Amino acid sequence: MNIGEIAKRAGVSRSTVSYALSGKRPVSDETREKIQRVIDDLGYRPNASARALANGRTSTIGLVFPPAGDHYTGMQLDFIGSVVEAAAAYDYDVLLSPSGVDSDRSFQRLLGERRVDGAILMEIRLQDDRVDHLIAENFPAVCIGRTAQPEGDWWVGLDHTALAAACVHYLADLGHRRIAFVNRPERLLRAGYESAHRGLDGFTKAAAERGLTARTYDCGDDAPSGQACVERILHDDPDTTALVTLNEAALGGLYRGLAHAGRHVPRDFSVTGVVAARWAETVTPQLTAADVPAAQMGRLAVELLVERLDHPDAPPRQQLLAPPISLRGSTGPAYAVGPASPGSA
Amino acid sequence: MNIGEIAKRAGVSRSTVSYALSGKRPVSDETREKIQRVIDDLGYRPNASARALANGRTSTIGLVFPPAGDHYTGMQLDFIGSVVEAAAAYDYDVLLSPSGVDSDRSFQRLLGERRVDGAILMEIRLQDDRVDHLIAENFPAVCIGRTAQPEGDWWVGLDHTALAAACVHYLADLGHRRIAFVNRPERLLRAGYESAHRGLDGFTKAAAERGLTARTYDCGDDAPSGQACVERILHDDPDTTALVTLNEAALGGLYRGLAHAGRHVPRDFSVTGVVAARWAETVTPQLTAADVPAAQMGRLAVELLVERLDHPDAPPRQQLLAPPISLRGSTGPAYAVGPASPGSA
DNA sequence: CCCATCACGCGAACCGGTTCGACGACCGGA
DNA sequence: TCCGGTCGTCGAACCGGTTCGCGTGATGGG
Repeated sequence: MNIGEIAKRAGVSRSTVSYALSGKRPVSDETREKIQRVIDDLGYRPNASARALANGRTSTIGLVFPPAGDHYTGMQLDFIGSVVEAAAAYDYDVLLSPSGVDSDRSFQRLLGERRVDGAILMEIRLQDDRVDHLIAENFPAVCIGRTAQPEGDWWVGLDHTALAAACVHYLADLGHRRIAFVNRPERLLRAGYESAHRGLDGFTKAAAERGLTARTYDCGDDAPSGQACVERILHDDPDTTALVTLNEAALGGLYRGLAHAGRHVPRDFSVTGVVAARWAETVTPQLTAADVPAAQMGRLAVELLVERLDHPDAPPRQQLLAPPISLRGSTGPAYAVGPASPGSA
Repeated sequence: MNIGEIAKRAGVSRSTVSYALSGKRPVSDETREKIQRVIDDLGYRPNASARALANGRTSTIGLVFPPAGDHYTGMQLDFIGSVVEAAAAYDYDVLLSPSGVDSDRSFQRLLGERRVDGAILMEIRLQDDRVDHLIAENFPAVCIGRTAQPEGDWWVGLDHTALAAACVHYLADLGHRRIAFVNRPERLLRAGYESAHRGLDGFTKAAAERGLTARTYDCGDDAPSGQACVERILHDDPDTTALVTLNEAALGGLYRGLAHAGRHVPRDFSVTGVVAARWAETVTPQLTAADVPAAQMGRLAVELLVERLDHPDAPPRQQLLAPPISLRGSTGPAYAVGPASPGSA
């Protein structure tokens, strides 16, 4: 069922069939209809590999996701879903590539073997050899997140620094003086994950600026780790009255840890952070948080990539998002707790 | 940077390079090393489209996911992740296809245009035209889930009937007499989703068998819907003492609804169901549930598909899983509550 | 009436691999 | 010395599209 077969049955040449389909050259109404009838009869569809070979475009974009491998967070699901849908709207397929265990290998598959026209990278690190590599090759790619030197690159990112700082200021305004930061796992921090680093920076600086007592913690991407993390926090400083987190997978565990410690949210303890709305709403009380607009970011990334593919020489474009904090029920004014606090301020 | 270039620089013919790479015909050590050196120098990788065109295999499998479009649940993420990783182990890439808005179109893209060698389907319906279509075409596919007549097909599935029944029996053994079932959204039920239907069946039959008073509810795939659903349940029958759910996205909302109604889990009210462990652990108290082994199912689906691809005439294989109920903290013995109960039994 | 123009369609080359048949060199045995 | 068989390599055809240059018949203006 190839184009030659169609041509034969329609009594025309292969090239005429091709032109009738692509419209790149005029074809008389009569022949076009004749061809179309044959195509409809046989249910013909042009072979994607042959087309890709001939015109050098695969109509596929690669989605390179976490070197994390073991654990996926809900945010990533939203990214994937929105990227796939946005890509479909532009007639692109999405090829998933785990840069997991053997990141080079799958990278070579995507780029070296020309399986994709362009790529979207998730889970960016401040120093990211994947990004360096792509820039060096001038390969059309868009990052979800940005490296330490993001100037000349294409990306859509979240201003984690500002968002974490906003959370701190919000808590400080409520009167909290002793707060904690619950970050992603140490492994990711060591690897240089940008959200973990920029969030930590924003938190630390804002806390210093407001003269708060602040501690920072790493926490595994799961509920039990979150619970354990709260135990550490309250052990290290029982007077802590609030926490900020980027770790949505640990959120349920954080709440459980607080409940077990007898801290009522938000009466005794406030929780906030940077989390996708869907997940902020699963906990009780619902989390006051800067909502990660994951779906929007995925869509934007595709739009940028399509622009880059259509205009290979276009100047780099970026989108830095900083969603506002959505007020829900997990934060409240700080009250003096325990014997140590009255003396402060 | 194509095979001809390599051949020229190594001073051999294109076919010799091809054989040196594939090993399908003997090549002298000397020539092979010479070729390999050139390849390493230039960083050559064979073009995937050309190769696919020539040998008819794309080394790509399609992952067809939900017509749900708007909402993704955590389970799906686990499926996707495990499928991608398992596929990578067999040297397959994964092409994501949203059978969302326009299921036919993307289906045609995958199969008609020969973008993939085989496919894995998620979110199966009891009557599923996608599956019928694939079977009719004898296209190599494996379903995660099964249709109403699954005999001759390839699939890995979860025994939702048995699992939902096991939850009912477990609750009945604890003394619960009035229970509710929280299903997926009505839209999915109407569409014929197998998990929703088989789960509902198992629940209903087991409840009848045990002589329980049982009500069933549809519930949106999000926390607010879960909360509203609990309100409906307690409004319809305030003496309800337990619920069974398949709806992991609503889980957090179910807990919130119970908390707002003043029901303490598990003292006043037991909750159980069929939910992936990761999500069962995010709520407090952690959910006693049959853990959906999503990662295992994804892996199995890939293994079955690879077998089917390697042996086109192999007889269909299936895997029906029925994980045991993991005891956590969300269930307990039933006590007489409210004025209406004492008369029962 | 003749030639320039145009619309339409054809054939061939090409994209970059794989694979098959053939061929020359070299070997050992008769 | 000649012959048969292996081993290693080559050239050509093929996979199924796209695209370029050209030919042809119809059309119309001078």
